[in-house]
Amino acid sequence: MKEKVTIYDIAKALNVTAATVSRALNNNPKISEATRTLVLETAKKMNYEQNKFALALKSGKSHNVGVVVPFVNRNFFSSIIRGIEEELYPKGYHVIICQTHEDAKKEEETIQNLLNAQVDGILMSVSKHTQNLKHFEKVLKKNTPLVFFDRVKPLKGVSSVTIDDFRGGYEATEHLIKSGYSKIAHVTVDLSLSIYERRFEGYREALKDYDLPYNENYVVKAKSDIDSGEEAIKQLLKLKEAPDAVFSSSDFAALGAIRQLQSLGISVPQDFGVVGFSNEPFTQFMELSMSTVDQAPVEMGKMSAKVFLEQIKDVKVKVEKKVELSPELIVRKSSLK
Amino acid sequence: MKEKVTIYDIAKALNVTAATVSRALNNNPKISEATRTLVLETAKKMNYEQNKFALALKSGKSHNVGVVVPFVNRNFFSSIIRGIEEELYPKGYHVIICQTHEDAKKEEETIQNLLNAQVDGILMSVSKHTQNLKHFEKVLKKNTPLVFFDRVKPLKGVSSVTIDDFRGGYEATEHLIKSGYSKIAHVTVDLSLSIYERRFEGYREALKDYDLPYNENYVVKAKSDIDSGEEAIKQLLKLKEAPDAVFSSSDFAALGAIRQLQSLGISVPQDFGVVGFSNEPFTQFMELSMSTVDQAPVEMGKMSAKVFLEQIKDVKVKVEKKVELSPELIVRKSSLK
DNA sequence: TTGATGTTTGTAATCGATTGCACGAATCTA
DNA sequence: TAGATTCGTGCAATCGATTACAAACATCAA
Repeated sequence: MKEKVTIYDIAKALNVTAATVSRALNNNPKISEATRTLVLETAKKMNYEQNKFALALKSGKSHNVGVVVPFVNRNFFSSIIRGIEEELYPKGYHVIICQTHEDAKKEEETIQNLLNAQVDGILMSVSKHTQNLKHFEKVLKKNTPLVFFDRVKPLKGVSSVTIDDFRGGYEATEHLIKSGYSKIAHVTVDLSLSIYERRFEGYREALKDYDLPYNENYVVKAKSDIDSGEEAIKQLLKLKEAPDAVFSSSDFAALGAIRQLQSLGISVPQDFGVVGFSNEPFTQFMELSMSTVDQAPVEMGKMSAKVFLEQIKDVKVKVEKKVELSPELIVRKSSLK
Repeated sequence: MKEKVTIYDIAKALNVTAATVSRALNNNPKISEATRTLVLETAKKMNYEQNKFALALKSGKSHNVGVVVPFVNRNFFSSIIRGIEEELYPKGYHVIICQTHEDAKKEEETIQNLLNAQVDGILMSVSKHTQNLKHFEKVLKKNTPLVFFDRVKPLKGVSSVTIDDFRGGYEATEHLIKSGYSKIAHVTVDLSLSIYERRFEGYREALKDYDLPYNENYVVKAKSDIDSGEEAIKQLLKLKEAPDAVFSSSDFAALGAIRQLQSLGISVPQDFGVVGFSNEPFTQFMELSMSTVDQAPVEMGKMSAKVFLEQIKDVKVKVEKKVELSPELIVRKSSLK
């Protein structure tokens, strides 16, 4: 029925040029008030809608940003996405979602794809297995703003938004100490990711500050899932001097730990304290609610978006901004003797 | 450093026309094999990348689809998004995410916005408060494929992907009956949304099929949260003849119910059976794991994407496809006497 | 040799919006 | 009143890729 209305149609209807219409629509100061209002009125009357493709072609800007995460249906990441969307939508940007499935190759491919789609920026959390950083350099070479959130890689010219994982690890451990536990173990995940390493460092620092010995055997590497947490606890309990508490860098592993402890008749938190990390929704829904560290993911998403918006402002000034948000220790039942 | 390479640059380098280059790149059959390979090689050598904006302007297709949900960080929706992304990404489509916050106005605005952005299709779940359907008609008038998932509105020309909520409600109730409960209540959410109404109908049908009386007082309206579930159970227990089981259309309300029951010393599942709906992740992580109905959200997302792809294929044939997936009853501890 | 057919490439318009430059008219200054 | 400014608008190029149509050339049959 209705064909698309262009500025040429409006121009024809008013006996002016498309240029005039364009200027009127863009509030160009060198247009008379009279024609401006006239154009605006007829534009409304004719149901004019700006063709974004033409604009994009001319300006080179798509008003889209790419967001790359391992999986979108992980609470942490979907909450970050929520924050990004809420911050960027009012500014006229759309958020394009991509998943890497923790696959380095897919990550490279995705980045290339987003560059092809000429997004105005890329916000992302790197995959676990990303080693090669060439694809990021492509992004920088194209002058496309790049912002890492949570999982970062050291790279000049890239801004990042993280939480203070060191402090998170420190506070979790400190809380266990103050709660009366003294032989505190640590379940870590993947030390090649800096977030887990920093949590580990926080753990060690807390031990040191409270004059507790650091015991290498108390540190177990696991995956971020329940089974792996169960295994980790089994291993820890086999030690001659078994620990009486654990700070886990993963909520899922912590859950596995709790389950295993309970099935062995060890009562949590009386005989064994547990603190997780991430504040996954399930941690508060358990009967024995789990203490954990909240990462403020929505806030992190919003902050990432803000950093992107700043970078977009002055393209010449390449600011490399490093924002570090504060984690929040959430004390629940699993660590309260 | 590197300016953008266009087909004109390639053309100049080879002393041919941009038209020839374009045809070669697009595998147009009316080009000689020799020049085709030549063009492809130099294109690679010069690092040519197609400008999607120009293509979009010419073709009117953006290769973007809009996905609109109430919130992205709700497991059900983020899993659907995951499915959509996984299905569409290999086909060269990008997924644009928008949230409505369950706000009808924001939904209208968002739809308009996506149309402006000239997405090739819109996949969505309507907000709770959507009554007016005008904005959807705009979409149809523009011939943009529209696919509803889960929460649908009756609208000619719109495809939909849902699960068989009736069957879900039926099976949940039937399971409670077969487990030995006989006075089964129902906590519903918002009967203006068809999904909840159908679950309610399934509940009634199961009662009828098993010759159990339908008691109006056994049906309580709640919101989809814990507090509301607690309230609902309190109300039910006040009845002269209190129920001994409940099928809740919401996992969250079911959790509230369980908590309230336990705090009153009523043991689940011995004295009271509970079945939820949605298979939220936390339901399996509780010590007293919750029986629930799985909605296969990732599958739903993939199916929605497939329906969209079919619609895109022949634009002339306006197929209105209604796909109904099967829910899966998941029996856990909360309903096993 | 002629004309028909087929293959390959070029020409130029098109998709809409933006913008530097130029031109005419109106206003101001001296 | 002549000349300088200012203001509003039009002209035309531009952003890259696609494609209908035309043109050039080669090939083949009669």
